[in-house]
Amino acid sequence: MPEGHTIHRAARDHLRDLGGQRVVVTSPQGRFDADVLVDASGRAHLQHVEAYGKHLFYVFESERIVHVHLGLFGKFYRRRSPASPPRSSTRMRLEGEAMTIDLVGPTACDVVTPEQMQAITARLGPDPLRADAKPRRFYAYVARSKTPIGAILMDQSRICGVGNVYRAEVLHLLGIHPDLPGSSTPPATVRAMWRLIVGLLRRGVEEKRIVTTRGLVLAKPRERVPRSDSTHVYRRRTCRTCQGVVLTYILRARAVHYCSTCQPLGAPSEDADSAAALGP
DNA sequence: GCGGTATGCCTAA
DNA sequence: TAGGCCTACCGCG
Repeated sequence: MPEGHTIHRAARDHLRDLGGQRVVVTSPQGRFDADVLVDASGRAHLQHVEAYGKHLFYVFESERIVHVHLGLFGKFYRRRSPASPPRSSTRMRLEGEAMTIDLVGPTACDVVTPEQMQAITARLGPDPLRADAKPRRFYAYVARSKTPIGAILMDQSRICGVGNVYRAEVLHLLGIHPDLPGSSTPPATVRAMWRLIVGLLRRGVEEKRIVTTRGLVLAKPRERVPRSDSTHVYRRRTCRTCQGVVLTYILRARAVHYCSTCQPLGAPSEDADSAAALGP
């Protein structure tokens, strides 16, 4: 489920698994040129792994960086080393001492320079999962934009890491219609929205999946929230909150799901206390 | 085996 | 705005 939480979790896991090691880098599928990276033994020294929104960066020595974007279909598979042979669609395999990471189906998997990495992150809005995020950039844009808030949340240059599932769920939890213009969204609500996104994404990182229900209390270890119960409106026929009909329409080429009862069109009240209370 | 579908995003018009 | 691209899975015949 590649929204921002997936990428940050991968960064954490892969750094732990492979950081500081001389990793064997290959492309079983052949569509990634690992030769640029590795020495004569087929290895490269992995120094750091960093996530920024939905982008992942593997920083190797000599300033060589592998940039990965999962797109819609990309997936990581984590296995103990020595791992069984990779499936033929494996774009990149990173083989460490104890763990092996396989990457399948990404939109992007390329070697970039530090300058190119900088150019990629410069295009992105603040990332709610990063300590260095500056939400004021997001607040300021929303306040002056007539763009529907439902479209702003999907615009990676305004806030990065939020995808279609979190978009639908965040708007639902705040009782906001996706078509509400940014500038009509009360500033206190926008700040509550940021806090809510931070909480939901962090929870997603911990649970390795998107769960926006159960009062946002972290599920106990091994406790699985059933898939049908993990969201309020996203890809549901009825609203989990009020049992009303969930409506779907296409906004900027992506399907939005919302509850017409819980999320009426019109600015919510200035009082953001109720919204803020939703924050974890 | 085929078609539809999905958590994304880029490009051409 | 439409189309293309990346892959796995599921339901259907």
